[in-house]
Amino acid sequence: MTEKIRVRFAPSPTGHLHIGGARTALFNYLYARHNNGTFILRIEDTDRTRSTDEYIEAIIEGMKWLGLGWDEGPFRQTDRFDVYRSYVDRFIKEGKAYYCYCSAEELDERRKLAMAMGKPPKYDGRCRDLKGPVPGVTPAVRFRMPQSGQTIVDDLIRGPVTFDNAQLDDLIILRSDGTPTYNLTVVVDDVDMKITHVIRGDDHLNNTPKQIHVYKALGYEVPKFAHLPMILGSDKTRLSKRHGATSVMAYYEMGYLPDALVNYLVRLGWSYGDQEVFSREELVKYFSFENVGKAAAVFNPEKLLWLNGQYIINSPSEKLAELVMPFLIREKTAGEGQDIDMAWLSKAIGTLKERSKTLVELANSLRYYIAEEVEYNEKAKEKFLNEKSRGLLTELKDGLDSLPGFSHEGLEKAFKSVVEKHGVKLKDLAQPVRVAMTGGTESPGIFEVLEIVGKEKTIRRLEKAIKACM
RNA sequence: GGUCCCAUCGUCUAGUGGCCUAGGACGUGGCCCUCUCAAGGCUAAAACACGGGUUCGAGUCCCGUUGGGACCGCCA
Repeated sequence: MTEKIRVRFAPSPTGHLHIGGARTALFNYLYARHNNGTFILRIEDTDRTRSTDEYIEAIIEGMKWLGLGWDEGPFRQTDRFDVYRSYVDRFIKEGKAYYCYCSAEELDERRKLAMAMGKPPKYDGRCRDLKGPVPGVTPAVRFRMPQSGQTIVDDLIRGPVTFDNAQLDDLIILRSDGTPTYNLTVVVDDVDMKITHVIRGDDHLNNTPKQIHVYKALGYEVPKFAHLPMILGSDKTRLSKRHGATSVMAYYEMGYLPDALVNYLVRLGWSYGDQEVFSREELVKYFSFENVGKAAAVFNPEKLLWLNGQYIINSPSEKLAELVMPFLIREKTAGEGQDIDMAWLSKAIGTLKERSKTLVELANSLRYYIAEEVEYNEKAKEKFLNEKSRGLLTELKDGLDSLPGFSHEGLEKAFKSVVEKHGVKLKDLAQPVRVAMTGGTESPGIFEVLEIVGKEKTIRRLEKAIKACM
């Protein structure tokens, strides 16, 4: 047996868990589960000016909602500053790092100048071989990169990628304020946490050769790397707010099911033949980097919406009844403390499942089942509640009134008798009734609607509709 | 600008040298089903970026061009 696989998701808490981060987390999760490995959550909060506890909570909330459970952590890098400091001291002693007295402003200026002159904006290494300290300046610490030779990143998705060491920049590993930077902490932590596979976004590929040298300086074996292709917006630029919702929890708010989002996200870059819909078990079973593509993918909200509809259709109505409750209240379909019979609600949802792409839609459609009265859509009212339908509705109402029960069968008979007597088609009666019952022209089968609304409310709504006929 | 990555329908993708007359899915159009709307079924339009090689044979391998993206921070 080879060593146990250990992977990590390492977000920085400078924002909510977004679509791209969630996909990275998902691939880490799937890889760990597939291999019976360990999935670690690590918060990279070394940038103290931008990291907040609120965002840490938000990221955790998003992970939990998506059902991406981790095995160790969450660890916070701010809890480990002394560890990083000791490695910096060691590097300096060993000559692997040095103090840099250049100010951020100077560096910035030189970088801009180099860019303007069409030169690579690389640190010029002027503090590399400084003999003594510069008085009155608190230095940062830079890591000494090799100046010649090549570094090969052997990527699980892209294969070997070669970089010339000559273009590697001496990284700052300790800021002048004494805090460590990402390029140091990420390596130290991956070593300390015995990470075997670093699975992250494509945007980190160019940093990888530099990090490899830090691993080597530490005297550790470098982990395996897998750089995932980016997720793009519709205009093929990096996904951002401009393209619509990017925060994972925004999809909760919009009534998406976590499993649908996960299913959508996994298919951005990964495939398994022609299969589109996967259970969590299938995902874990089938996941492999062999089937991960190299090209960036455009986020397509329409397909996500379709998938969500599929997940709603295939969810048990009882489960949907639980899930829809907060939306019922938010959409004011039901009152805060309103007592709703869950068995009845499940039955109602059963008729609406295949017509709802989100829980928000479902909650809104439920309105005509739950509310006391319905409001008519003006156009629908004009078209179907008229002189002609008044007679039909009146007759139907009488027929239903005298019905012993209110079963689907009885209802169908009552409708049939009216329809036959007047020599009209079922739709000539069904549509006016539909408007009377729901206020609009679209709904589940009319017999189902009546059955769920119940006799008493049905009669009342018919009476109101008859009065509205003109 | 430098470095690195990428390139099949509008979008997500199958394709690992002959099974490709390039398949599936979303979306779009049509038809069927039908009390409306959906769901479902059938169906249509829709792609190998371009140019060179290699090979008996190239979407698949190589090179170049073009196009897109990422990185080049005392951010991560």
